[in-house]
Amino acid sequence: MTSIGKNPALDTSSDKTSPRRRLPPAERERLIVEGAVRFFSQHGLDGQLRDLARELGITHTLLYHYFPTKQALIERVYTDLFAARWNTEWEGLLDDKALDVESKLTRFYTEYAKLILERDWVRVFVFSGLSDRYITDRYFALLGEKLFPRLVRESRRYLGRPNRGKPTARELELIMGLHGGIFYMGMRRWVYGLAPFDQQTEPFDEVFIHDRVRGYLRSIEAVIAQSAAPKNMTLPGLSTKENLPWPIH
Amino acid sequence: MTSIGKNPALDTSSDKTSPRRRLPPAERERLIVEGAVRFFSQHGLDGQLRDLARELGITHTLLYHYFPTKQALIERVYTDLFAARWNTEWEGLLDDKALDVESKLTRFYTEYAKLILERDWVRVFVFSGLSDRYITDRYFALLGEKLFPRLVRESRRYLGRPNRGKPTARELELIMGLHGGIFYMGMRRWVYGLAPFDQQTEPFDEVFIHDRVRGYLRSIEAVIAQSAAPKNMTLPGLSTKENLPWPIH
DNA sequence: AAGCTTATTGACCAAGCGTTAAATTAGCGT
DNA sequence: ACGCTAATTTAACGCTTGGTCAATAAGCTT
Repeated sequence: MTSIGKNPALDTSSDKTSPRRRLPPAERERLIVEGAVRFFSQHGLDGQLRDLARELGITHTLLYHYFPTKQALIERVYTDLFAARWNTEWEGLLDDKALDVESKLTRFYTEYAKLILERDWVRVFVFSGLSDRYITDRYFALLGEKLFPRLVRESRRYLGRPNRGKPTARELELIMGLHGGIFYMGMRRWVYGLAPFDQQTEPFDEVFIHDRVRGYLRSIEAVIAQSAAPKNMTLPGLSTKENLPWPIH
Repeated sequence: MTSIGKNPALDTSSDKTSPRRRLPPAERERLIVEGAVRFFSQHGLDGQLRDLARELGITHTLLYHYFPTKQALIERVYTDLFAARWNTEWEGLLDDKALDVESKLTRFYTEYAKLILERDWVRVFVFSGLSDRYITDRYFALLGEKLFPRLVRESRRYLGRPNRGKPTARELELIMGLHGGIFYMGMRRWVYGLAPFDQQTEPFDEVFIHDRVRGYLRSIEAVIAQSAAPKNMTLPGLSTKENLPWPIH
């Protein structure tokens, strides 16, 4: 069909004796962005453009032909990695009144984990958190709007309680325990390098996700439903109801 | 007593009109290391020595008078932040047969959290994980030897089971859910900046730790004791018993 | 008050950075 | 086969970096 078919330079990084290869701009741009995602997730957003170009088999000045500045390239990486990857169908799944809580939470986090336990996703996310938080701020704003309120509602439904009033600091802490515990699986793999596994296999185990969800539901039964908390618990800083870490509607 | 008493340059960073201040070497070295911990935890281990020196109110060449190379300074930071901060008394606490499991786990993690939820600790730890893992590898080796086997044993004791055989992947996953959930509190505060609180107040709430421990114990009751797992669960990669993420004795 | 040790600094270097501009040349239409 | 467009490279600039070294001066001893 197109000229790509007979283009000999489709292998991402071929022999170094390869002379100047002239690719259609869309194709080259795609290669650059894909390479940049891998590269920045490996070396952080401070990685050097000359190194990225070397991995791509091009000169670093060619990058400036496609992206006017380094920041523009990073913005593009952000967009491709994090924008439009929140599946709105998940909201429908969590809102489905016909499903029991344990099933829907397990199904959601099983799907969600496929996204957030990905190597590039985890590392770029943490890199961003450590630097300017450009990604993480926007992303937690998204979760605070789309996800956490639904988790609060479903948790209350599971306990047979009405979904009334702002979530307490305790409810949020327990939810973050579930969410963080799952994200921590990605941290162990892609930041600490503790869980070596073949990249070809499924990057996580659904059984573990199910265990986490069940464990969470038993947790809130034990902690919130039975309400066995000491009376005069102090809630400094984080816990002041006026100063919640994310907006709740 | 010493000359420090009348030394006018004890305030960490005073007016910029200050001329050359001549400090006793031990004092200057202490200031440098303390400043380096703060600086590297903020800007990462790739932070520029000139910026660090500016924060310290000295020139960057003076750093080379105390540390022959940048890596030597980083090594010193590693040592001060992570070495000899594991309290061996914690092992005795976890081994105490007179204490019930819930109490000892809560007491341990309450103490432990004071260490690992510290700002500099969390950030340098994650920075290291993202780069060369120099710290994290050594630290998880420590935990795999001193902590995790004890958590496995206490968890089995809680369930009334004998402490026999290697921990299963499932047991370890649940333990990492507890451990990661607590560490995630530090991530939220010091990486994502989601939990603003006054640095003067206690950096965490013991009640939340207690909730996490209780939740974990209810989790393993629900997941392991009742053994409600599907029969043909697959354990790819991470879960192969020969390839555990840390050594277990 | 003088002298001396050494903590501290200013000037400097080679390498590497992001970025710009001009020179090449690959591969298409004709 | 030819020529032209533009994808790609070569060359270069200004700036910053980690690191070196000789010059300076702070504060102790006498």
